[in-house]
Amino acid sequence: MNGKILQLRAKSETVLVPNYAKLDFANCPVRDVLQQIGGKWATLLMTALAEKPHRFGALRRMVPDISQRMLTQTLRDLQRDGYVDRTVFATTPPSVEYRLTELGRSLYQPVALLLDWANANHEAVRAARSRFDEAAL
Amino acid sequence: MNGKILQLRAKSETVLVPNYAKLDFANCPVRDVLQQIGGKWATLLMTALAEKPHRFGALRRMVPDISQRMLTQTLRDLQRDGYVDRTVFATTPPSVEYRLTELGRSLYQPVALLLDWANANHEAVRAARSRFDEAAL
DNA sequence: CTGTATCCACAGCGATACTG
DNA sequence: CAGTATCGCTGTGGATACAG
Repeated sequence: MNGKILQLRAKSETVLVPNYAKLDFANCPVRDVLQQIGGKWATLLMTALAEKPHRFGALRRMVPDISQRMLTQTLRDLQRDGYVDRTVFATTPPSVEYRLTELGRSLYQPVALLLDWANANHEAVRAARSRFDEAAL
Repeated sequence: MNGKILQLRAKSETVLVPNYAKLDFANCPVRDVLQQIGGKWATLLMTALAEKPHRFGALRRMVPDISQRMLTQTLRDLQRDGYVDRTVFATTPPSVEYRLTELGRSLYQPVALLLDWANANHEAVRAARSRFDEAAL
């Protein structure tokens, strides 16, 4: 149990060093994953791709409120981490298909559970917030 | 399947409105949860508290590289969302105990699965990144 | 159709100092 | 011991314009 904590937090040695934040991030692989999940679009795109592969434009239509910039960037990040495969078809006009890799599909399993939890319990969270904010008066 | 997507993304009506970002966040409960997970300290503190309740100072020692400010703030956020209970003991000096609520414990289940995944697969992610960055030359 | 490049606003987080 | 207040940096994400 303690081991899990140690893996999540920064290395203890670096605590002695001033301005250690940048160094630590490189040493915490768990954050690499959580960072994506916490990002605004990553889980959403993974959900879309979990259904079936999609093209750039299709994803754009499925998530109409994402900017082109963030769609490209998020897909790049997912590809970089090995969650998504990008295939270019040299047609005219060119088309690009994105699909979940094996790694991506395996990551999506626990992620989906989390999404289910969020959907099931957001009412409770809302209520807790209201109570807290009420009491803070 | 489509329903899940719709719940995750912002409401479609607001797409028509300029500068709709702020409005949407209030309408997307799933993000409320993911936001915390993606935060730098929330999952770490939940992991610590999943073991057993702890006092402020104990948490500070368990996570030596967290600032006082972020420890307080993260605990407040967790408390606000109903994941954590805060109990003040009117001793001298005063002590405060934090413990996971039922809701917090239920959230921690899927979160723990995600952490396990991250621990198990961060090597693969690292490798994928290296390959990607290599190819980008 | 599928991107890149640039600029900018805001929120998250850290450092530091102060308080009941 | 357990916070609060203030400041400043940095990273994330949005708007817009341009390109192969």
